[in-house]
Amino acid sequence: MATIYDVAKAAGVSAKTVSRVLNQDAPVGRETREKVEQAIHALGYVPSNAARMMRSNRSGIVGLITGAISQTSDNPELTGLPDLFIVQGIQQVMAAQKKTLMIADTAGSADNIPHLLETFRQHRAEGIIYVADYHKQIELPDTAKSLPIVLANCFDARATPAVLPDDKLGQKRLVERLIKAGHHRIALLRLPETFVASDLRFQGYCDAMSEASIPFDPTLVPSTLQDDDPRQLGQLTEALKHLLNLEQPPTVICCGNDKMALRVYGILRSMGLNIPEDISIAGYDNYTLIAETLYPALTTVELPYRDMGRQAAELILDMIKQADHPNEPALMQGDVYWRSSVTDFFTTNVKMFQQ
Amino acid sequence: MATIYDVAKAAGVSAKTVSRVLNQDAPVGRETREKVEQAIHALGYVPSNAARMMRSNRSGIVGLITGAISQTSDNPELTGLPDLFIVQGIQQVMAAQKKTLMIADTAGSADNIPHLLETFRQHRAEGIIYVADYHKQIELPDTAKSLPIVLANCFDARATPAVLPDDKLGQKRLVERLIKAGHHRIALLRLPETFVASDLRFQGYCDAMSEASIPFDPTLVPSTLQDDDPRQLGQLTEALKHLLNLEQPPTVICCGNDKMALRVYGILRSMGLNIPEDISIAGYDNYTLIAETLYPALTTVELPYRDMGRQAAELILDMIKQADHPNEPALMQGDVYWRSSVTDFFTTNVKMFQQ
DNA sequence: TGACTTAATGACACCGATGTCATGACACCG
DNA sequence: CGGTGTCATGACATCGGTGTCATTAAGTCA
Repeated sequence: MATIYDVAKAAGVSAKTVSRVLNQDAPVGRETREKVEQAIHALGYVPSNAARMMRSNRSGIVGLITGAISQTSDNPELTGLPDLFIVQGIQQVMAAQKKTLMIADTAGSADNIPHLLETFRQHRAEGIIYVADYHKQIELPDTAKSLPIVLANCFDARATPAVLPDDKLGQKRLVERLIKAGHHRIALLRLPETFVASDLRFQGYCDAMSEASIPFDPTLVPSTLQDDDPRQLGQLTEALKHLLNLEQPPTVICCGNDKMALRVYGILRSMGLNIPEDISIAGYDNYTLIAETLYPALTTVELPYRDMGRQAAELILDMIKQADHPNEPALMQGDVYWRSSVTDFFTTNVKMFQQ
Repeated sequence: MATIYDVAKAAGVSAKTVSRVLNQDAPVGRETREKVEQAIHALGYVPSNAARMMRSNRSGIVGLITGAISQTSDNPELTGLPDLFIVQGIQQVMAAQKKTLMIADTAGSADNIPHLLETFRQHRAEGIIYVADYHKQIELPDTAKSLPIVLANCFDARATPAVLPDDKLGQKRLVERLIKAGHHRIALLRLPETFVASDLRFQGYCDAMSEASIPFDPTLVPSTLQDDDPRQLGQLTEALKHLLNLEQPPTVICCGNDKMALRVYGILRSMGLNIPEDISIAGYDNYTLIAETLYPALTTVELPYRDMGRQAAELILDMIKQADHPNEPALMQGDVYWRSSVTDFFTTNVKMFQQ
């Protein structure tokens, strides 16, 4: 590999002059510049990041810890990898800022984190972003405190700067939209209680209902499911039967996430029910592979992963520049995606007149 | 940040001795070693990778180029991100070999690749793996030739070492298994012809049929679909109607991938058909989020992404060690996952007797 | 017991960039 | 015409490790 000295010799100038051409930090004569540029091109010279870094003590590297890549069967409930959109958002910002992103993976075990942090320190990473696979509380090892760090899709007890999805607001907006479409009997199939999002979304549901002056009916919110996969199909079937047999059954069922909605589609159809003619279904996550491919397409709420990634990236860059950091987690809003799995009574009526 | 000299001073030894303790490349007295280790711990010293790399000229970095992270709507047909499992496989091998993986993303545009290569060169990456989002032919810029490079899930015209899924064998095995389960009228809904896998799988289908002495019936393989999303639903419906209205309709339909199978579930059910009682469905990819969540669960063929990643990683490490490289792409086999979306006539009969 | 190996350690140069400072050639200004 | 400022360039030290070589003390063998 050619060095700056090789280039200097080939161009008949000093190394420092080559450096100046590369960094454009001091005037260089036109003729000289051209000679140097030719030599660089001829030798295929690329400056060594290592040598640069040594001198400047600035690595331009931001570390990213994730379980996303290796997340497999850790929690079968949510194995969808959509959280990689967070990484995408981060990547976008980093590329724009000419930072290098070094991605390390926990390989499914949090025990690896100290080792990953060690590697980042060796590379003199300037900051670290930790990305969780779903909204949860975590606890980082003490070793993590020496570097600026931002949590994405998770939070800890020490108020480490974090970027989170606004699950409460998202569910609230969805329910508001459902109400606006003429629904009053709105069921909610909650995620298992072990998920932080479960309670937040329940609160959002309650808020929307109470603001619309619809009294809370606990029979519309069956007890939460276990996160045990094989049993859940049976539990789901039970819960659905319960809802359908109510004296006033719901006109729409909000599912804990899109995957659950996919299951619900299957079960309801095996019962001979049509969606949305017999009952409407809504999901959560806007996991497009499911939501857009399902037939009919699924109304759902977006988890604003890309925005969260961008926000986390900007946050860590700020923290690197100035040791300043916010105390409150940033809550990111997701839009409601209205698709054909939910009947809009008003629109439907209009159509009836038209036909 | 503490340096090796700080540690040396604190321990009252020379820097070189500290280096020896770190690398264990020469004997160090027990007492001295302990002093040094204490000093390292007390100062929180972490050696600088940059300085190390400079001296040794070996970065330990392997570059990974992917569109996986930012792959969004480039090709809506296949937006599933499951190719990230390839990255996972690579990561596993690299972590075991203490190599650092530097992931860069094309952000959806191949134009960025030269720039990414430049960055890798700056970091003195020892080799590069290019991961494609689905089995396809690509063409790398000439700049790429100076470094060992391995293609995963793609190939080029220059016989660059590559690791590919064995689509032909996979489809063949699936069809063989279907035949073994008593199916003779086997339909195939091909992927759009623009996909390499479309033709390979068709060949696998033909091979299995001919080896079982079942004559090829072109009416069972409707013309391939366009990859234009909105129209496809209509095309799929057409194709399905065509198949169902045949004099001898198929007993099972092989879909181009699991996503197509998900669509087919929806369409067939809206026609009032039950799976698998009225007709069996098989997919391809073993995209578990769909295959295992669908009701009934989907019989499909695995795309051996993790294995491909591991293979690609081992290949690049070999190439880094010795400039040796294979000429033929490595074809990775995927297993058939037999689930309840396909009737096994023999098993079913047994059950009938049992009941 | 002298020659020779091995353990344990340090001094010093070097990897490849860049910051600092010095130098020479002009141009401009009063 | 001498002083001052800008342009263009190079010499040299430096960042933080490690390879090479030298040195001393202790142990081994013939």
